[in-house]
Amino acid sequence: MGSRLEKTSNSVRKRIERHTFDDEEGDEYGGSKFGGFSEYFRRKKIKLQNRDAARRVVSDKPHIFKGIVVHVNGYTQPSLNDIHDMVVDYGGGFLQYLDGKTMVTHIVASTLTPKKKVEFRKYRIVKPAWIVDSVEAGKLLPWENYRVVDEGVRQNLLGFQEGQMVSQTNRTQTGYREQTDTSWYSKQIKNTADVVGTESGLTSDYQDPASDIAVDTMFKDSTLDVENGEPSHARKEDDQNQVSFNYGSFTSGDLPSAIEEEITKVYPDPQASGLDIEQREAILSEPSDAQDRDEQIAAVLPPNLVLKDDLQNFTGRKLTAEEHNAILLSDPRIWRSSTVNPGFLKQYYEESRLHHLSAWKAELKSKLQAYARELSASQQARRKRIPGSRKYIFHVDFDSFFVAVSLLKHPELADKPVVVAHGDGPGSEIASCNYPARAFGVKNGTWMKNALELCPDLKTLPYDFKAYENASREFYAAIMETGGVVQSVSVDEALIDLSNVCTQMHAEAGSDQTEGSIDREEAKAKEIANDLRTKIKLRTGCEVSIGIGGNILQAKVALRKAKPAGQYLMTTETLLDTIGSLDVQDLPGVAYSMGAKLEDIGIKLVKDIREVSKERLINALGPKTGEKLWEYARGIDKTEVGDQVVRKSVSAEVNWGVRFVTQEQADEFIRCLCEELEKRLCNENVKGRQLTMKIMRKSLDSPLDPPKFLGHGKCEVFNKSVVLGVPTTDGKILAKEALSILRGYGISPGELRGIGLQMTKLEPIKLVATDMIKGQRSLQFKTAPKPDLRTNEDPDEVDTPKKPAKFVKHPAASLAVPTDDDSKSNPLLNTLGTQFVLPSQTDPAVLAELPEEIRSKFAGKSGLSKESINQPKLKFKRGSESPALPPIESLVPSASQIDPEVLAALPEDLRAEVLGFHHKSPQKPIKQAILPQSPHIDRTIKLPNKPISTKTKNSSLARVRGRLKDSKTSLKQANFAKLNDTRHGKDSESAAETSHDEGISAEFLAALPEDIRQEVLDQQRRDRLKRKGGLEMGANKKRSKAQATQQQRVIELAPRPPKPEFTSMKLSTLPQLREAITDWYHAFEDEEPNDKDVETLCMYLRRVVLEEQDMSKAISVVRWLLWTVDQDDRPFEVWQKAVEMLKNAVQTSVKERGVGPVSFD
DNA sequence: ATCCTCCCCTAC
DNA sequence: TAAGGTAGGGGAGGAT
Ligand SMILES: Nc1ccn([C@H]2C[C@H](O)[C@@H](COP(=O)(O)OP(=O)(O)OP(=O)(O)O)O2)c(=O)n1
Ligand SMILES: [Mg+2]
Repeated sequence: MGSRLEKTSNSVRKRIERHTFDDEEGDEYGGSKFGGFSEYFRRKKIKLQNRDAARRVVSDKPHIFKGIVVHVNGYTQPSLNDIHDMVVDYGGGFLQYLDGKTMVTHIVASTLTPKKKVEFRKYRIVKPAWIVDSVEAGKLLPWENYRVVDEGVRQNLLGFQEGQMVSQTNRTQTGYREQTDTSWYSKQIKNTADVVGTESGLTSDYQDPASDIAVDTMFKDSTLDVENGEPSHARKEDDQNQVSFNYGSFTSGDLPSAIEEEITKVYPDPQASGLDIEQREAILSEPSDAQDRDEQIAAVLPPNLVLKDDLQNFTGRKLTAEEHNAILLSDPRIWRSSTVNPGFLKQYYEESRLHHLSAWKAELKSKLQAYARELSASQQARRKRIPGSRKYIFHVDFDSFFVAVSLLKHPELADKPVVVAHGDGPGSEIASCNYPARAFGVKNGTWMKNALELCPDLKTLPYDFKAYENASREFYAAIMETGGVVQSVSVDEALIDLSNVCTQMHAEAGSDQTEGSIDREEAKAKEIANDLRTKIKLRTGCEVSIGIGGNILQAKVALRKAKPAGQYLMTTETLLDTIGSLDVQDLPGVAYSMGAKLEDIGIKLVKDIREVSKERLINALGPKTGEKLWEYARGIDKTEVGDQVVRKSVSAEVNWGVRFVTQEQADEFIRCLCEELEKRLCNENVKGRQLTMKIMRKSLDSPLDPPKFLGHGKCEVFNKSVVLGVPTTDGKILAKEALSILRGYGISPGELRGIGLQMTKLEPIKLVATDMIKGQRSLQFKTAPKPDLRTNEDPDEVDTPKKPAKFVKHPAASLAVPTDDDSKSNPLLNTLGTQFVLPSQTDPAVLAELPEEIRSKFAGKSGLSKESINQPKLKFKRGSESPALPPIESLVPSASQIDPEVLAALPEDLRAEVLGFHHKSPQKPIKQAILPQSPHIDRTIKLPNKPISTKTKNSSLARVRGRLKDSKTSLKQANFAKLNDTRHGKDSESAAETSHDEGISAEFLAALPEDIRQEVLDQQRRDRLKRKGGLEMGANKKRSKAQATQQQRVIELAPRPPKPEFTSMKLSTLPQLREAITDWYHAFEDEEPNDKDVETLCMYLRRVVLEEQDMSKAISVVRWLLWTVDQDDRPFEVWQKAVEMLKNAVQTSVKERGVGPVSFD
């Protein structure tokens, strides 16, 4: 460290941090929720610092970074781009994403957060100054001097993180999920409680958990202990949390079995831990009967153990997530609000504003599109515009919609700061705030706590969804009456293309397109707008504003100026100035993340975009985005109002109120969600062929009670998709798949925080002829029949698959758990119980023999010779066979050692392939294509649904290599087409003809200032050339020199020698297995196996356990692994930990089958 | 090149 | 207390 630059950056960073927490980053919406806290950081830093310091050297540099591959994490002092340039210029490699495979030699990060610590623990994490200083020194400086140690979050971690394994957290660059709560809500905490904030980096002098625990404490205080009148409980628990943090998610796995047994006593039977449906309903229907209810609820908790500390004292440890939830849910009000309530979904969706918004939007879209379709069917081609004529697009939008409507019933508050929210509690989200409230800085989406700080006098009104619907109905009715082409944007917002109406009067007036005609058109437009506003105001009592422009973008920008309660017509004269002085984030599609990227390249205002070449934009943002922004900056937007689009997905998700005690509760909830999804599919008249499940699991370092009441808090998100053999709507089938997926992750039910299900690859359902009615002129909030049913002949019998057979055919079936109740196991053991997802019926006698058997086997070949250690690494052939890939979420030290995201990404096909199933025929009856699945077993025996390509089994290495090769995908300069091309060779008039429906109109071009116009024309010419040239020249030739160099370098970068792939090993016998692992393991030489490697091993082990059902082999492997740890003098911490976890997992799995604990000693 | 999958991001 | 949903655009990387 110590470079000037770095010092600067430090101080800058600190300033930023201080700044951050003191004031801005005002609301959840922009600041954390969607943008992500790190984005915020990044842009702040970048702003203040000089890219200049990291000025890029262009000429031929020494390859000082040869062999180095860096990944930049979070927002860094020299920006990501600059670091990238430097590294690449000086011969290093750059990896855009970290995917758990180790290609990266170093991670560059300025700031660290707790979260990713685990994830990056085995990387070398260095400060950006390492790069900068090395470049300045002209040689590679020792990275050790640049460890991210003295700043950022956890120094003390380094104490036990020696060698090359520096374990830290960085800010990830993306994803609100991670950042949302961490960043965001620690800030909240700091403000409300006398607790030190987390992310400021100031944090605890201890380690991550400490600060999180502080957070935990606070919320416990508010949600539990305060109510209990036992504030001390939380403290105790927190302390314990702190102590035990490092064991993260393996909790019970780490427990001595004695304790586990104790726990088992506490929860003798998971069934007993939850109320059955009837009980719940009883509670629901008779909330007043406290006596009954309490009795029933008592069933949730062990007798005499109602308080948290009781349970803690009893068990002598911190509570599990399940226990925590059990206590939480023992409050009937909370129980009712959470997902364990059978009536949850209905209630939730009734109250969720975001759900309403989405539902309304979909409905409106559907109706309007149906209407448009009908219209164009009857009177064809009426939408043709006169070539070269001006366009008039209206963007109409209610002012503070929810508040405005809700205020109708509280007119006395109209000029006070008012918001609409569910309540006044700190975590209540403000759906809408009126303009007086905005004056205080309140925004839509702000949490109440923050809003109240900004404006203590804030008045809160309740939602009135029905009224919003009615207002919207009137709104759209009025809009339809304008006679324009209408496109719904949302319930309170629509686009109208009134070009025809506005220009039509030319004919009548008998004039052509002269100066005067423009005035008349604009006058007409203003008049229409005025009428429309008046009409809507009359009909709804609420104000709308209208922006008018020559395209959608302009209309939107105009709308900004129009608000509130006004209208604004954007003229070509004012356009560029107006739009140019906007912040980039005011452009549609640009929010926090894009804004940060733009700031990276020095762009803050829209006009700044004009200073940057399109190539640079495309380079930084991607082809589409780059081009779009380039155009936006010049007022160009080719999108047309009223384009027809086909729905591509149907989904349902819930990320609030998700709290489970038992697996069965979670399963039941998922079944409900599947039912809901089925309804939605049917409403849309579609079937889906692919199901994607989204699972949010509490982050390991996040408190059991997040800041928001029943919110999801900071989470890990897993997505997994399954392609079904046959499209379906059947909720039962979906449930089966979903449960299967969930089970595969082995997530402890108490840690679930969100569940989502999405169907894609939609196909229309054959419609009965009578269903094809539509086209009411007035838009009712009532579902319209489905659009196009383009064929789908089909034997429809596959449609609704019969109930699955009760039996399973796969060999493994005999091992399956007989019932469909997979909550038989103790909930507290669930984490582990699902790890290996073993049938519980395995012959105990056999298992009992295991230890000995192992011993003998193991004894036979015990140990490794040094020779074998030094053996040349095996090259495992890729593509021969893939291992089973059951998610091993809980098997592994979870996030701490294995990147769950990677797991989530593993295609299920692989698993099937390994099992030896090969896809037969996709059109197989579903009964065969999708086996009935009992919760525990079926997952591993499911038939593949589609052909499995060998490509799928790409190895981690292949992926990394491919990525390097591919990186910088070229400027696939646009397929946008002919319009620009054609236009140019011709005179503007004919050009306009060809471009009337998509391109930049000649009229518009002509109106641009000369310099801008020239620029547009030049760019079009360049695009054209590029496209043409692309066919003849290599892609590189089209690139700027710097870019070409970059790419070249990246391509040239030689990846480290490949590691053998454990995944492709065949190991039917124990010696083979051991040997394979040996080779694999020792291929690492001085480098510790990384998460991915360990994961691979875990998967293999799982396979042994799950599929081969060979516990003895598994145990043997574990014993051997332990031995390697013992023998190996290399300080492989990750490895050690992983082995430890594996041991626990195997142990649990064995025990789960009724066999006593296994000794590995 | 072009496709597909798996995300992230954005909007309301 | 509180109701943090949902669809589509598009980028990165890999397969074809
Ligand atoms: N984070 C958000 C954003 C919006 N909405 C809802 C409430 C808003 O009233 C409605 C319309 O959103 P707008 O973006 O149009 O915001 P408003 O209409 O409230 O204000 P304005 O349009 O005047 O900016 O959508 C919400 O629930 N949550
Ligand atoms: Mg509005």
